[in-house]
Amino acid sequence: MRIRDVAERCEVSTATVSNVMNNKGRVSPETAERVRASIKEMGFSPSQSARSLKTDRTHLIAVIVPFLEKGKLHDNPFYWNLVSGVEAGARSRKLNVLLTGVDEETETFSFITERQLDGVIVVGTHEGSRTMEEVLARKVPTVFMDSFIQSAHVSRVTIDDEKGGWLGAGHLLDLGHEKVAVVTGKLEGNGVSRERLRGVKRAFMERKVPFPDDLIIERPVNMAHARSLAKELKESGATAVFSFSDVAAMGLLKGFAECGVSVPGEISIVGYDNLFFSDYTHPSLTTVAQDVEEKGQIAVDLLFDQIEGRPSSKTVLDVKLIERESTAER
Amino acid sequence: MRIRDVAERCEVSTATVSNVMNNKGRVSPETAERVRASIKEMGFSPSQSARSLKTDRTHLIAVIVPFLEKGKLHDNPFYWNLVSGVEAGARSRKLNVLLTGVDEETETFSFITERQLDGVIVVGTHEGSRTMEEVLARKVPTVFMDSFIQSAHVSRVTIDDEKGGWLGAGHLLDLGHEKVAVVTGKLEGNGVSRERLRGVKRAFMERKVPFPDDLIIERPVNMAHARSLAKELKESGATAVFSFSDVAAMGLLKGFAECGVSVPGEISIVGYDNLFFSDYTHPSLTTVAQDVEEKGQIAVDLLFDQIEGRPSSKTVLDVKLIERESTAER
DNA sequence: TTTAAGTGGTTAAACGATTAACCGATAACT
DNA sequence: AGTTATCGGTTAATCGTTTAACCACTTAAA
Repeated sequence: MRIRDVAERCEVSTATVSNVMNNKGRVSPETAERVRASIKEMGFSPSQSARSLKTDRTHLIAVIVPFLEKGKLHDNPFYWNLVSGVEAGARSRKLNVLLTGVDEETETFSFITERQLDGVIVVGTHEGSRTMEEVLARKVPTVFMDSFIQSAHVSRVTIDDEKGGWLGAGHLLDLGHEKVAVVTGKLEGNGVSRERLRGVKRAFMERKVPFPDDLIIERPVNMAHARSLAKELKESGATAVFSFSDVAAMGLLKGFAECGVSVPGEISIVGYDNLFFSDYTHPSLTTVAQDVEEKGQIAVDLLFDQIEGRPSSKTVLDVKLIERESTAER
Repeated sequence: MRIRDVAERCEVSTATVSNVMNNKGRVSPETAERVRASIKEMGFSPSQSARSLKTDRTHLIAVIVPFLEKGKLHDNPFYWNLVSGVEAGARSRKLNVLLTGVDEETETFSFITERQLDGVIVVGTHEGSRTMEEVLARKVPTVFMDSFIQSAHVSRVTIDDEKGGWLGAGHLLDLGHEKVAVVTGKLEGNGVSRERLRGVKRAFMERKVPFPDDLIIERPVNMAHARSLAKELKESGATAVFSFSDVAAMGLLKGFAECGVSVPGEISIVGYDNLFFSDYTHPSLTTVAQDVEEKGQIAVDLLFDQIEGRPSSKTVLDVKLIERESTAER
């Protein structure tokens, strides 16, 4: 069914029907009503393809999520929340969301230009990555989330990671822990972790406690890695662990339980993200919390500003510490 | 940049360029090569809008996920895995995925026709829901996942839920538990749970153990609900719980820990889904496992069959029981 | 020698919207 | 009376592809 069918039925021109649908041009209230009625009765809905072809707007944005392993979307629940927030933000702006996983190394990004996306939101990448270069090369409005970017002209939304690191470490220090192991994940190219670590060091500095550099665990850690890492940490002399993700923290919890280390009795743990399960682990996780859904919303706001040609600003969201059961005095 | 620009540069017609891109029609190897080279050099990529307009194919499918609460995608990690599987399947079929959350009651489904989607995958709904009616009314290829549908002509992919129920209950019965509470979630309209329950009852029947009807917990349960439910169950006389979702099971674990009930010492728990955290809870969860990602893949396969006009069949995937620490002999 | 088939293209008409430019009829000002 | 706005539309070009129909030329078959 085409706009012409509606036009014929109402005995007006297609232009008028178009004007009614878009509240543009001049059309008398009566005609408008007649047209609207017909549209409803006929169940007509205009072709977005034809529309986009003419207007150069698709009302389509993509959220690009890196793969964890071959062909599989990053299964950290953290990402799901992020995406959920983006979806909600997009919905309120009448945008649709294309969900695309990419393999950072091999993927093709042609869909951006082919689909003439109004914009893209990239999560979890970093300066110099192929993903970032390919996306920016397409010169389409872009917002980066949870990515480490230095370049000033790139728009992004981040949380105050330095503060997060400072809060977590400060909490442990205040409890009397000085030998704090920090599970950062891969640091190279990952500025998010780098920022957090900076905050951690500041907390140590402010309290004039020497920072135990040898206790930084820089390897990438998922749940399984963290589980086996626990055995290592047991021997390390650390009395507390600050894990830069709750997922890893949960793995640690399991690992410690398995080798008979009591948390928080012998070792305290602070996590990061406050995921949906963080209050349900045993013991529940003290963690640095961020509002992931809000983050997604804001990303869309920023993207929308760019799409509409408005100047957009970098947005930094606050974090807070949630104290639960996994930390205790030394 | 248009196809015409490429055509002019190569001194051929647009038709030829189009033919080269689609490997159609007759074009000499040399010309084809010349065209391909130009396309690459110029960085040309064809407009999907224009293409769709002419061909009536968008290579776009939607996965429709119900909202958990207002404006927020269902945050069960289960859904994320499902969607991840769909994304992977779509990728291998050169389809893009539109992610859309819907509020079962109020949402508009016009995007299906407006975007002329090639097909949609609906998760987590049931026969008679507004979502199902609205989607089917649009007469677009559709596959339902994790939805309870009786109608024969509707294509869907499910797991063998009856068997899952039978496996879980059988396991508990074999351990000597007879007073088994079953946390089903809302049963009304939810055939998935209904099927599982049927399996549970069969297990009891086969062993000639009377099924304790009064221990069915039919309320909808998320993690928080389950946590408080634990207190209730403590008083119920049940020696085991079969929870139809690992998320709820995790809540129960926390709840039991809080009111001093040892698992599996005093109460055994069997979950369902085998989510990414199920091996990391304390104790780890015995659970009925399904391959959620494979499920997503198969959904796309089924959808693709429909799109291409091939007959498609209902697919039922197998489940298996994974024994971990949360169950023990009575 | 005529006819048929194959080769490597080209031409031009769609697809279904949007929108600038135009148009006739009143109404309102000088 | 003559000019100018305003109102409520219409006409037709356009967006960037695909594709059926056509064409000129060569080769093969009858």
